[in-house]
Amino acid sequence: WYCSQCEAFYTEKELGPDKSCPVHGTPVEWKSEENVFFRLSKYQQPLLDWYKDPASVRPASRLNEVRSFVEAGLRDLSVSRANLTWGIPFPGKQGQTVYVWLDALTNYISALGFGGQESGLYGSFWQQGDVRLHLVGKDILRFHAVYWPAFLMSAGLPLPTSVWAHGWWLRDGRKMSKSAGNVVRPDELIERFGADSLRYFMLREMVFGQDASFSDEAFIDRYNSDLANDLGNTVSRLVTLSRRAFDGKTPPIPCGVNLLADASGPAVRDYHAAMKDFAFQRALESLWRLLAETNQYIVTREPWALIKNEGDSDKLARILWNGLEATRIVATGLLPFMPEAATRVLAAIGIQEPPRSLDALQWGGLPVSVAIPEPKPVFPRIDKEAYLGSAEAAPALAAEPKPAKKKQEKAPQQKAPEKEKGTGMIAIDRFMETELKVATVQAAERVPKSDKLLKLTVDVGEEGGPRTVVAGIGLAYQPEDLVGKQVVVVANLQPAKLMGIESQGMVLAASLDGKPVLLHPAAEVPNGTRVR
RNA sequence: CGCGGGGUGGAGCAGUCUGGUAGCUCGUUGGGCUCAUAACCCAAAGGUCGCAGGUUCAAAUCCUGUCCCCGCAACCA
Repeated sequence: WYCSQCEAFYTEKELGPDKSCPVHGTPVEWKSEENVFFRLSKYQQPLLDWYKDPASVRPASRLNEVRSFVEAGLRDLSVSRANLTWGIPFPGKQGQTVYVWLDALTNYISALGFGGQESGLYGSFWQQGDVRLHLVGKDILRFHAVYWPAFLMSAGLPLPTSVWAHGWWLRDGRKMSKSAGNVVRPDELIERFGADSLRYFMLREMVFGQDASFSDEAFIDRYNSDLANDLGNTVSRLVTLSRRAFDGKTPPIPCGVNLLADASGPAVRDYHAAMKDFAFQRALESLWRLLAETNQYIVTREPWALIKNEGDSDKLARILWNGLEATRIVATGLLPFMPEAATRVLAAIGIQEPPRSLDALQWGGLPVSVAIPEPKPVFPRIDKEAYLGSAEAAPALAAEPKPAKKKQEKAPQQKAPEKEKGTGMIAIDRFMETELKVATVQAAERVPKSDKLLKLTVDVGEEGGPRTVVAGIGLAYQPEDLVGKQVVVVANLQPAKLMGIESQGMVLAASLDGKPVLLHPAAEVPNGTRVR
């Protein structure tokens, strides 16, 4: 069955009532067209064999999902459309156009020059590459973990070494959507706090592979405690001490054997292991452990007391060098996460050129007696109260109705409809465009398989007879309680299909935290009475 | 039987695949320090790991059942 508006085919099961399009509600037509099919069914077993490699699809929960999809049986896949005017013509098939996923996925290798002029890229990155990794959102996993490997098998080409599906960012625990008005605008956060701050938050807060939740409060807390307090402040105190004791330079004596050097070994090991496992959260944790040990080290050694008592002694030099060196290792490990901020940290401790390789995580890289600039906060603290308190100051954060910092009680997603610019007022004639009328409910029933939709038959006093109105009030009202009641309906609303039923109007109700409370006239009036 | 995610100290979350002293961040309380961005350090309080059975020497983890929450399908017209 084909809907010309969707330009898509549907199976019998997907159709709405009376053979209508599930999207548009319009009649569909039976159309048969010749398409090219990919014999996906043939690759069921080979795919299942591939999934025996735990690295094939990750994380494991996604592998299970994909496996059970394949085990349920694979149907051959239509990979062309007839009579499409745009797209890539199917080679050798007159009138057929390649359908999206086949050519889209193939981009992974055709972009490397596969099948074209020898550029060498395909050979080195795919054919002989050690790693052929796809990082994809969980919503397009099936295409990458089922269809794409099957295509490759069919072509006799190497499969991906791994397909990694990551999760979604939720907003305050809910899915972001424009209509709910809870979208986070990254550009404004970036402008205010820098891209690196946001990068850090996202990689630190999310368990890679699972969904995670963004909230303003969490972002600010992370920023202040991790970036400002731990990282920025540690750099700041060490640089100040070193400048004071050694004439504006890094300490003159390096040190190979000490507490911090011992601590850096395991931290770097954990870091590497976590990175290999795409556990970015844990990689950052291990760096922060080293940072915490650095602060402990500073406190126990009391370098500020040494400055007072002994001046620039060797002991002092080693202590400060160690602290700075540990910081250097942390900053180096941060380069993949926060390229810009990590570079600034390195510059602050006397390293102008950030290293190109993680070999620099080895203990001992800090140069001695090089000039270091006066410290400026790399991450200035955010005044949380002020930031959350003023909606103006927080344009990036689709603000809660109240500047409530506590538990935002789940405000229903009702946002004020478009206001006129400025005052938010509309002229009377604008209101009069809406035809509100009193009507009596003659019949009411639940819409099958729907939680909250009720199908109402209402008499609006019209000659054409009663209308059908679908209302989303099924959670608050029982159908039998509505029959005989008078309600207010919007009579000149464009009809719409809901669950396959045409709704010819809208019943007015107050919306209290998402719960509807119907409006009734205070006294019985004739059906069709205008409300104004 | 539509599909999926989740329920772990006050808050937010790891840990569950591969069973073995329940961990992290924030917050709270008390103390310390003064180099540093009201920061940093030490200590403490706080958990029957949703519930009920089962397997096991041993269960947050494995099995069975059950309750609750949240997305999507598929909907406030």
